Amino acid sequence: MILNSVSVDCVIFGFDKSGLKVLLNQIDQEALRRILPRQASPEQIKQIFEKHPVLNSDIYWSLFGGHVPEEQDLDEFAKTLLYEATGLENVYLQQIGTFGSLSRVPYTRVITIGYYALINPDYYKLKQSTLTRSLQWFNLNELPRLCFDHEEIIRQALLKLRQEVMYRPVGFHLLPEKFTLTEIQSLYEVILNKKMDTRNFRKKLAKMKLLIDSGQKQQNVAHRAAKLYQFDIQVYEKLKIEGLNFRIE
Amino acid sequence: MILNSVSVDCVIFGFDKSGLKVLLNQIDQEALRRILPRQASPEQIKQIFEKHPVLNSDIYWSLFGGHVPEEQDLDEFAKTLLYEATGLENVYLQQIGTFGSLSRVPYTRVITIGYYALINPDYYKLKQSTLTRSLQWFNLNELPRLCFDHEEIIRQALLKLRQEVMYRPVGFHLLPEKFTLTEIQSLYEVILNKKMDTRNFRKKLAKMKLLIDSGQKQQNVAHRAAKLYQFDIQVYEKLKIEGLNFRIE
DNA sequence: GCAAAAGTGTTCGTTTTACACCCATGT
DNA sequence: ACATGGGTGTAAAACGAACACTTTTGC
Repeated sequence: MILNSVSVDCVIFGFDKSGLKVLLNQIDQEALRRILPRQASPEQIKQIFEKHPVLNSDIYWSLFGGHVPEEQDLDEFAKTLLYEATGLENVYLQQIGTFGSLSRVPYTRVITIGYYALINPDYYKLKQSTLTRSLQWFNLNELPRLCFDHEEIIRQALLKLRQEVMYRPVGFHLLPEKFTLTEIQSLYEVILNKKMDTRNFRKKLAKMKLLIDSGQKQQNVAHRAAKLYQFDIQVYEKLKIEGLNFRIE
Repeated sequence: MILNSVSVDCVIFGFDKSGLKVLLNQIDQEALRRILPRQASPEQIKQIFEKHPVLNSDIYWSLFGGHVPEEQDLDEFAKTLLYEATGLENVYLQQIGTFGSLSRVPYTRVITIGYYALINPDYYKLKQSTLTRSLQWFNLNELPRLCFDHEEIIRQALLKLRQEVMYRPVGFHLLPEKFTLTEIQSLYEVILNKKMDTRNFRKKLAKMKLLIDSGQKQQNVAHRAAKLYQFDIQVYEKLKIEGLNFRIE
């Protein structure tokens, strides 16, 4: 049994040099019909399609979501969804908030709980889910047409991520295991949408003592190779609880 | 029609010199029966009571909550609940998060969206709701027995309030229209559970330019009367968006 | 006059900001 | 040798923390 009036939607964030991205799911009309209320008659479905032009265009996209099973914890279900969409486990996952406006889904009443996930680019090679026709990363500035209020959910997810990243060391989940200082800086710049001073940024990082020098360097770059760092899990756990005692801004 | 599997619960915070409080609702077993699933048989209800000893004690308490009507926006419904419980409108109300563990309510599956409200003590004279047998303010350190996971919801509400109060000027909603600097300081001390230095605290406040001197003073106090301040709504709106550019800590 | 809380400045160490040049690597 | 990004220090200003005494009022 599923709870017809409750769904979960996951905003999956990724990061690379071209910026911050979200992973979206292209749905065709058939998939949409599966999302829409099972009690709807063909006539009602026809009306829904007519009233909502986005549903008639050939290509549109959605977050990864689904109705909550009656016999599964909410947070568990969010993890399950993420696993089905990406094949990944142990991903950083946070609740954004709950979206419950009457008109957010046409015709039927569905309250959705939004989550966001941060994906390490080492794992970009995602398994293709059986549930989804096609997966694609979109730059946050170039989102395609999205169904329902999914654009709003992404906007809220980004606001939440911004808050989070300033006070807790979570941004690191978007980086590969070993990364350069320039990569972190660029991550913060993209998320906070703000240029920062390299020397001052590095001083702040150094004070945190969160990073350890892996001893390795970049390979095959057409310039001086940067050192690769990892983060210190003990310090990470401490900072996750205490918060960063300074703001990165 | 209501959504059987979705409820809202409101944590109502108040503040006076004795500290931070929550408004709770005493429920008797009859009221509880109304909360429990309508589809439950008398035999099942008997089992629920046996398994959950708290339900058998004469006195226990709950947050203000209810199942979401199918035809009402979630946020609207939270406001309605608050109005029914307190008679107040235009109260500061924020979503805390959604609680969806399988076992949070015995026997039936209910996901609840938590909200917290900040009440100005000028309005403590609450109208008695028809729905509630009795209302009472409880100090946060002396909470009574609470049903379901309501204690956890209150704990989360407090954490959220702490976050909020450090970076946004929302704490003021807990104060009367005109208040003294000592009252604000004591508000921050109670919420953050931390003593602060009066001179340094006042310097920070002054820098914000959020307060305006009302020209009035306390009356009938057995010591030097303190100035009463109000807050400047224009500056408040600005700070609510930008955040406090410093942390009160 | 005394009890109780209001109100107020300075010093010192730390943090933040602004700013420019040399270094290592691949082509 | 040049293009590309990597890496580093200093000085001035702002901020945060610690700290104690005088003022006003009611009794």
